[in-house]
Amino acid sequence: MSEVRVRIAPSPSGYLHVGTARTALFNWLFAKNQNGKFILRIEDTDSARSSSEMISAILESLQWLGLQWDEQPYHQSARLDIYRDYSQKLLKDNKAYYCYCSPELLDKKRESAKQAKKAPRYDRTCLSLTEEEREELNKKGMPKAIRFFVSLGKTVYHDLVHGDLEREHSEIEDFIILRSDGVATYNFACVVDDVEMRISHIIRGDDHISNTFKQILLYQALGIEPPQFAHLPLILTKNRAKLSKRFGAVSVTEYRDEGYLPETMVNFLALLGWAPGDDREILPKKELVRLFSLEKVSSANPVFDLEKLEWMNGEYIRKLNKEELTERVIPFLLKENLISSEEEISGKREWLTKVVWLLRERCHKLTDFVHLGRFFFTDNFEYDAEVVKKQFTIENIATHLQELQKRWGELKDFNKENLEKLLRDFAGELNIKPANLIHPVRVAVSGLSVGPGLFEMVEVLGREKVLERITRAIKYVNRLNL
RNA sequence: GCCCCUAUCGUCUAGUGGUUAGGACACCACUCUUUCAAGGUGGCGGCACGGGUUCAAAUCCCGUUGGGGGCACCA
Repeated sequence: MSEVRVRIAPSPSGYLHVGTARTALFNWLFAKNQNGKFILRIEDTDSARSSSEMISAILESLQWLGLQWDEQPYHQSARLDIYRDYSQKLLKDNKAYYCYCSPELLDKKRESAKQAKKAPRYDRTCLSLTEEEREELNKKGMPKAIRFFVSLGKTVYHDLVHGDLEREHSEIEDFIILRSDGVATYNFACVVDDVEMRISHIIRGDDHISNTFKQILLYQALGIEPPQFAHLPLILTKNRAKLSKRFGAVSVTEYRDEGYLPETMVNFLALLGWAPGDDREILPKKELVRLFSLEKVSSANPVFDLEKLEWMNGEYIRKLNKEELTERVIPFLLKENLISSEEEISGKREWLTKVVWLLRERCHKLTDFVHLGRFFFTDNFEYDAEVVKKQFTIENIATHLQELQKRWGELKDFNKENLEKLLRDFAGELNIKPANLIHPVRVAVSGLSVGPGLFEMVEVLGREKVLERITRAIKYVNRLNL
């Protein structure tokens, strides 16, 4: 059996879309599973809509996901001559012909066909041009495109996801393969490249099913056996609409910036339209590679479920060890200016690790560490209004805080065991529930009603900060009572 | 308008003629507990509809409906 070669062919008109990312992943998984090659091809023939910034952003996203491509990336913009050569061959073999119709005229015809509720197909005006007529038009310098001649018949192919698919050629118009500016159109460049790059399996979105028939006709016209095709159903939003900006994040970079881990994205995307067959869902990349097969790809459109993605990210966050997790949280703290520079971190590394570890069970995204853990890094936080109402209005709370502050201040070892024992003893003396001290102190030191266990939190925060913050809270309570 | 794809809990899915239709997310309850999480236990909830084929249909066939995609000198 010949070598498995697949490709991902993004067009650099935007960031890497999650849909494209999933297609890339399925290609990559298939390649790895089959011991094949994963090729990257940039489809930038539309120079107006392509940019080099987007190209590097896309490469970066693919690498972030760990979808490393084999061989050098190919750029279609550098291969325009190849497409022209191929188009000449089709012309010579009478499989294609020059078309002098202007885009404006074609638009008009399409429009009136639509009005007449008829299928908008090219009327083959230029197919019947005589040699002399063509000479005449050429002499006048009329721009000409090249159209592929679609013969009568029917094309059938076996899709690896959808099974046998067929299409009448009467449904396909003579499509343009080379624009009048000499640049190949998508369908043509795609086929030429897939031929040249010896692509064995084309795995792409469902939206290309109708292109597949055109492309198979091109393969046949070139006398080349077409590759295998597998079309993946498109990802939808929860309203079963196309994944668009309105839905929220659509590019991989946005998920990265929100604090999703690449391993989460890979696992989650893999499960969108594919399942291993058993009940496992948390699957490391290695397992995905081992288990992946196109036969198991579902043929119906999956919905992108953000809640499940969050859950899964939490699972992956909790899989990381102290050091790894801290490493990943640091960029987010830096971005929010909660820690200053790499140098300063290195001194605080041990403390930082403790903070991260305290928060980790409550975090689903790396950005959660910033929001839930803010008070560890700065005094600049407000008390949650609702909680103030409840906790700072407890009877004699200012007095209690004062006494607790005094006792905690005199503690020899400021550790969680001592802190807890002291607080509970004090509550006993006062004959109140420990919770009636614990919660107000929580608000005092963090401003929040939620968070890690109070005593470990206070220990990590340190004596100085804690006493300071209790003072601040007492003042606040006294002001409340005025 | 024409062509194509598609249909199991709200969502992701397992299931390939005979299952009490399984799992996960979400949701609810209970539990643990200083809060919130995390964890544990339990629960709610599904074969779109109508015809066939068959002893037997979620599973095969046809239609309807719903959803998605495509019909460019975009990719």
